Amino acid sequence: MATGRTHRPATRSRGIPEATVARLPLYLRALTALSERSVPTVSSEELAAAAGVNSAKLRKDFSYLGSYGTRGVGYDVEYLVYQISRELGLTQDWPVVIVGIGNLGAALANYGGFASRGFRVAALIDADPNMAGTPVAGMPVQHTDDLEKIIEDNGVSIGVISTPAGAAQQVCDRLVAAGITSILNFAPTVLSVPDGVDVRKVDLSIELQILAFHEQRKAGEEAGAEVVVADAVAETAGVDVPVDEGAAEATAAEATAAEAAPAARTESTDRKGPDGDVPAVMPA
Amino acid sequence: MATGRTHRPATRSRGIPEATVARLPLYLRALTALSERSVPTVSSEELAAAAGVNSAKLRKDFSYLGSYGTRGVGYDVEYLVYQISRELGLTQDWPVVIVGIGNLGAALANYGGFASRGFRVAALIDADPNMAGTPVAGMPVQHTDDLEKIIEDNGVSIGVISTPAGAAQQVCDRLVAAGITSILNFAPTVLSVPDGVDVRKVDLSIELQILAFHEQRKAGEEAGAEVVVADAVAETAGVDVPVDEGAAEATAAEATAAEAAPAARTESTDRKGPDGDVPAVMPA
DNA sequence: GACTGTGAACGCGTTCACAGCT
DNA sequence: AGCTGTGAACGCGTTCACAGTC
Repeated sequence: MATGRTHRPATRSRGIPEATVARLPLYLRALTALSERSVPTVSSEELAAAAGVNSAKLRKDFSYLGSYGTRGVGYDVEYLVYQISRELGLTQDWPVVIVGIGNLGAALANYGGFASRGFRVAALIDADPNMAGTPVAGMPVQHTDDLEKIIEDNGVSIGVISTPAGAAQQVCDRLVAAGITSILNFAPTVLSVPDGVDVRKVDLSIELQILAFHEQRKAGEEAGAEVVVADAVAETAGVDVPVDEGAAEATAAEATAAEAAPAARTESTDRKGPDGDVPAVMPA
Repeated sequence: MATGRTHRPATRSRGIPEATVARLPLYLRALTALSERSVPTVSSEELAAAAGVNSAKLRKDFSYLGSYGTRGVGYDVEYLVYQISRELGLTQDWPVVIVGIGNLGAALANYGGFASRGFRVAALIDADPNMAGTPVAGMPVQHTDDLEKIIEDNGVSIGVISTPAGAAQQVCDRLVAAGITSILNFAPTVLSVPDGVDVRKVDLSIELQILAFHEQRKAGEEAGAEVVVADAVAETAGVDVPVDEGAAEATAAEATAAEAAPAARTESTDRKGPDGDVPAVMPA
């Protein structure tokens, strides 16, 4: 409390739930669109629809920021845009470095969304000496050797990692050592960082795999079938790692429990790890 | 339970919590790495460390799949790889279409992670007639006109949208009409889809904004006092400008829906401070 | 002795429903 | 009359801690 006025209104920072923080950017985007159409006010109902959430949740979220609405009327668009921007720290410009300028890194460098909303790509860094100097998105790629200097010179605190998985942890360590405290990781690896450093990850194959899970379930339900099938067969066969690439259909149908099958889980002999063939999933 | 052997421990499918499903790919990746190193078994502790979660959570997660471990020993790596793959539906190959071959779309097409773990890029689609035929990642780009036919011919049920925000909903509608039931959306927009269709979104700027929020908070704490700083400045500056317009170069295709709004300074009457304190942080 | 599987306690986030302003 | 702000109920997910098994 150095300052006399400690009031610090809005930012009951400490109290904003993580889930709410994650939705603020969504609200901000919807509000920005309204702002461009010069819409003066919105109700929680309308805004919620635009952001793809329900209105109760939105009101609750906003209540953590403060009382920014007017009962009987709604929220003032411009005012709310400002408040959320401030809460998110977008009233200042964040310099960002992108490490790993391959296909993805280059795409990120070119991504307009970066440049707009409060972020500025301060530097592109890659380990390939041949890339040094090559312009990507109108900016010369710099070599990893200068990573520390670049970060310091530009006062960068947010780093994006788009290197191959194998190099990610190493790059991460250097970024952290150089003072980076927030990392957006696109490499398919778990990064370990010291306390105080935030890491968010974006993983394409994970997202796809989650979709596949649900997709498979849909297929199974549709088929109406019970479950069992493939397993029963597998079991009597003595080995249960069939994956039978020939009959993919059958495989798709199983593994989906309609609502039936109560917890009839018993301890019958649960055969385990055969080693026969367990392909199916390609190695990385 | 028509079948004699009903035990089917695993697949109480209906019961697998969403949060658990989202972690299965993580476990799978860690397990695959172990498998490649020919490690035969792992304890929940070791595997949890490799996947970046705590062991209690991991054991709980696995318990939803069935009793696949051995007390006193741990889990059989190969067996678990198979079980999780099956649960995720990766024992079959999912054809995927990517719509919107700009920088990001091309990067995705080239992304190895797609091709490996159970997914196969069946087609690349773009609305630009000039791109038709152009090879990207060794595959000719096809025109949007043929979208429906492509999906049907290839039996595709998963679509990836990497178009600019403005085109996303339209593309989404066509994909859904064509039979797609799972969508991975990279466009910065909220997509609305009918029931039964799953959408997962990946949004770069949202991730960055979340990081910025925490980053800002760190800076504030570090400064000893609360956050104040930026506000004081904004206040004395008499500007309420949110997200000042950055160099929006919106390169090529992907671009965020909106650009920063030019501070339409609405003459705010008297805004109530958040927690009833302080006279707001608005332009006076 | 080692490690899994899981009921029970707990905490966070969402939803409900209504009191409180305008 | 309309819409926000929020206490209270609820449900999901995480963590604890220990009984059960090898």
